[in-house]
Amino acid sequence: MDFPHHQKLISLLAAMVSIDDFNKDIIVQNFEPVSYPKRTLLVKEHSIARYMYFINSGYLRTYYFKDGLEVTDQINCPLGFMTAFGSYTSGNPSHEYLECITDCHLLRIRKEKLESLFRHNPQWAKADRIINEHIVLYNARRTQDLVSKTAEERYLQLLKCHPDYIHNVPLQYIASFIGVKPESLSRIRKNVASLAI
Amino acid sequence: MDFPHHQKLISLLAAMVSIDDFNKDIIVQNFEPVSYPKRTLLVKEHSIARYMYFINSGYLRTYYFKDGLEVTDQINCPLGFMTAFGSYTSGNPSHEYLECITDCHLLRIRKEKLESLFRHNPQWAKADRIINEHIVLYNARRTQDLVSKTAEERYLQLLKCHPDYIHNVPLQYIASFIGVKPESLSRIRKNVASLAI
DNA sequence: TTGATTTCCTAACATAGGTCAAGCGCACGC
DNA sequence: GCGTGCGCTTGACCTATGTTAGGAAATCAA
Repeated sequence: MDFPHHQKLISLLAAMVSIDDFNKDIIVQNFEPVSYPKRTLLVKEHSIARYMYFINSGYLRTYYFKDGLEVTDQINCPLGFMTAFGSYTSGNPSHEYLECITDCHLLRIRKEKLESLFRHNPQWAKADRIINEHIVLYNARRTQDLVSKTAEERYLQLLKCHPDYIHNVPLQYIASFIGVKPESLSRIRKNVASLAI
Repeated sequence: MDFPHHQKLISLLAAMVSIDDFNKDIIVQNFEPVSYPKRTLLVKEHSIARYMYFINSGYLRTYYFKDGLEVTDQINCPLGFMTAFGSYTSGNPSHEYLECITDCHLLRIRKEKLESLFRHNPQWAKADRIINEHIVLYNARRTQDLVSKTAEERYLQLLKCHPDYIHNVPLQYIASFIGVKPESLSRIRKNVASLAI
């Protein structure tokens, strides 16, 4: 039996915990395939993030405004889970936007449904803890990098982990994500290119 | 009935989920009171963090070495949970040290025990999720601050949230934690003092 | 107390990254 | 097709932070 929209999610979860057919049904029944064009805002400032999204294809980001300027806070790509985490987790109105950078094919599930899965099914509870641990470790590493690496080191590391971002994510978002201005990223890229020759 | 060493932890958890007498016993039976003098290393590089600590009194930090220099990565204070999170979560050898900054009175519990509580008791599972969410939100905020605030803003914010750090945590650790060199923190402090006059 | 060590501050200089202003090139709508 | 705007780059200059060196002040051991 084939579930084209859900296959990637099933494979990902199967790699974390053993997923039997019963649970495949749960995934297909609860995760709704949705598609959005580039630039769509899935969460707006002051609204509440009610869905968790799984990325089948496309690129998403969250951003907020600081002194009238956009700050890109998270960037995510296929096989990742994405939402406006601050609002989703707390249930409070979001101070950031969740936006499709490119056209996106996603699966979405309402927070209450997902939490109910986590609460009532031990396999899902295990997956929840694994996903949360990944998030914690990822954020810890990002913090360490911001504290102790130069902007150039952070750019090169992003390139290494996500070479696809270069062709799919505008440089100004990447600049903001690694914590520098677009002009500085330009200079860094120029410098990196000259070193590579 | 009084459990002097465990009272703070019981109160904290009671604020998250309802704790009945059965669970108080679980806390008393599973969390072991321990005390260490200043400078004690609870986790060393290359060893594995097997315990989660709850801080009854005292200050702890984690640090690692980058280019031969200490980088203070986390600082924590009473009523917080602390460990070398990277190693504890992954089970891999730690790349950082967990150190008592001051004399400390702690409660400790082995990872397997704590996870077993989380797995087998719905109230503990709820507490686990709440604690994890706090960690995620805290780290997200720290990342945002590192990206979009100046060192002075980060220092003032730390002062506001943790005025007690000034008297209990050496400035060099605070400097490292907010991502600047000690000399820069000195300048910032001088500047802040002159503004306050 | 005294000497030794660590912590903190200061100052002069160096550099990464920010700011401002301008220009290029490409995509998109008219 | 042709502006027009947006994304990206560049250059000149500025500022915050790093670096290096040294000295004052606090802390600790004997």
